[in-house]
Amino acid sequence: MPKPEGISDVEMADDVFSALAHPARRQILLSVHYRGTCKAGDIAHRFECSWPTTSRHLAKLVETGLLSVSKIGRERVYSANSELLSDVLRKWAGYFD
Amino acid sequence: MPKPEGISDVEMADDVFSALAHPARRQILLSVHYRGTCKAGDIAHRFECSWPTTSRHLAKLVETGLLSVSKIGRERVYSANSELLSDVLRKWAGYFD
DNA sequence: CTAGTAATTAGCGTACTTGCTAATTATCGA
DNA sequence: TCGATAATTAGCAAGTACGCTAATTACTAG
Repeated sequence: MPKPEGISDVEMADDVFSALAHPARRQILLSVHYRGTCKAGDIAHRFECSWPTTSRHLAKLVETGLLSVSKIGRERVYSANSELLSDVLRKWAGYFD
Repeated sequence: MPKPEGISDVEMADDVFSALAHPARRQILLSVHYRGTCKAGDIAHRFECSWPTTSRHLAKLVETGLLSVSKIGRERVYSANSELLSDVLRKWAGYFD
């Protein structure tokens, strides 16, 4: 269920566009979306930057609501809330029609 | 003519999403788009932050290609390249369908 | 030419972001 | 229980972003 309650559109835009501002986070989002779900390690190994750095990017994406995470054993499985993201992007695209 | 030659999609995304990351710049873009064109002074007076700060935001938006500017006398008239922006946003929205 | 207006550029301080390595937490397997 | 593995958190250094005021550029008008 994307779009948490009590978050205004303005705050949502701020969070989402801040999250998208970093190329690594855009790539992570694409990667998770296309793979369906993804373990933190899979993501970390696929990227050039260190695992802790990736971990922080993941945390930010979860905070923003663009990723969800569930803990399975000692692994964290991430999945993309793609609908939220595409809704926000299309809504903003619509402002400029 | 939005989308300058020789700029890859990746660079374009970087520029556009960086530009959109700041709330003042999103507001400026909306404001100019809805008004059609806008003088720098009109924009500066409408916002809370100082004119030089707004000026710097405008410069960044021009650099990114999201705004165009033409000099008329001592005034600068800005207009929005809205199609470029909505194209990029919709393209990215499409990646997450 | 001079005073005034439109706007940008210069320069500076603060705050945030992002990268790293080292340390820590939590879990699995033998 | 002990060692290895998955992942995050802590802490720090470097770079970038953004706000301001002061100075500068460029043009208009008298």
